[in-house]
Amino acid sequence: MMTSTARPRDAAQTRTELLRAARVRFARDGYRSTTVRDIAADAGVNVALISRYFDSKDGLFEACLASVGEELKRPETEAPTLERVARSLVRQVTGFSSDQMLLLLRTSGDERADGIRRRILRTFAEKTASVAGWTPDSPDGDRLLLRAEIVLSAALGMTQLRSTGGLEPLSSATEEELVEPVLALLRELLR
Amino acid sequence: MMTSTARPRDAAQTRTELLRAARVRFARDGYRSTTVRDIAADAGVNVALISRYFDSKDGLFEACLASVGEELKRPETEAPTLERVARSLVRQVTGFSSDQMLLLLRTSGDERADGIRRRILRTFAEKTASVAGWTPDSPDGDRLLLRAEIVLSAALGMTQLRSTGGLEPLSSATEEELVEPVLALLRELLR
DNA sequence: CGTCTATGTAAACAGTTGCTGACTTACGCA
DNA sequence: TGCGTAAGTCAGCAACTGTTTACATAGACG
Repeated sequence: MMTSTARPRDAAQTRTELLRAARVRFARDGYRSTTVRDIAADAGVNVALISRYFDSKDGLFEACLASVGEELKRPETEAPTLERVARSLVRQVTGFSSDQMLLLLRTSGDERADGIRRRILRTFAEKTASVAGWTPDSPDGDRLLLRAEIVLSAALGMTQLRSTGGLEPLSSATEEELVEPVLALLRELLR
Repeated sequence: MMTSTARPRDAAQTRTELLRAARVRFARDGYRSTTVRDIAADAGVNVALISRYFDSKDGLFEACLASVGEELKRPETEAPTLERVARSLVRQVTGFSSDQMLLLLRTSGDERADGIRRRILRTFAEKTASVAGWTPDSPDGDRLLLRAEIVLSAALGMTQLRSTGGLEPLSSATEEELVEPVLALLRELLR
């Protein structure tokens, strides 16, 4: 007997489904705790297809990071102000796309994947620093960049503390409740 | 042939050695990536002794968290000021005891261990909030506690970003270089 | 319709992991 | 000195994990 909703064979769709399931698992449970069988089951797909489409578990992880990199690379539609950056950061922390944040903290031990991760973090930090006037060769640029990286640290830390849950009031705080203190933090560090 | 430095049999010493090795490994590599054989080798001890002294890998992890809890519970010798808290936080982030910070972000999936971890985080947050006048039943206490948890998030995030390395200038920043921005952060959020 | 290939499946393999049970050995004590 | 027990060793089991290999089949195309 076939399942009533047997998907037609579609390599692209299968690949996408695997990527989606992997991002969730890797973000939530980390690289080591996630098994390829978990991912395949979530995607409703046979395990062997991971090797076929991504070479290896490491390759799949790398693809996850790359996809995060793409999404984060989208250019801004509006001029970034402190308020907008704060709002955007808080959305990353609280939104369903907090997967992206968590993935940036995960490591597989693979050198290539870790290189990608570092590059994304660097870009993220530079983008954040730029609202305070940072440019690739501004004098005293390291001071601003350091502060931007501290802001990033806070965002990543908040995301992780929220994800493991149970630390109130942070874990249940809404977007609205977080914007105010985060904005205060940005004002202090990036002005 | 015996090794030239055969330690005399000493259960307490062996237990301590295992705990020390486990804290380093769990903090640096996470729970899942660490094998009991790794820990035993680091401690220069037979694997089976982990089961004997800590019941299981989970038991050992739990003991690691508990030991962190003990160390963090030591009462202050001086009245906590913003400056002292900043200095203390930065030392936790940069010092060799950054193990403690990282462990608070690690999870084994075990319910008991996770309960311990949560309790430590909560105590840490309350201690931080108290320098801003927070008490268990102060009016508007949640607002202060939330801000303290954001500070904690920043410290934890910084520790983790530094540990995976490669995000400059944060990764190579000295204690001195970090105190200034962290103090600024505290002033804004906890005053 | 027949065939050929991309897509998907199932089973198994080799390595790893946490844990255990039977064994040996050092050390305190009578 | 001899002995009992705590401390430590050793080999192996059973389950799990990433990956591969051989096989099945849907669907496009002549």
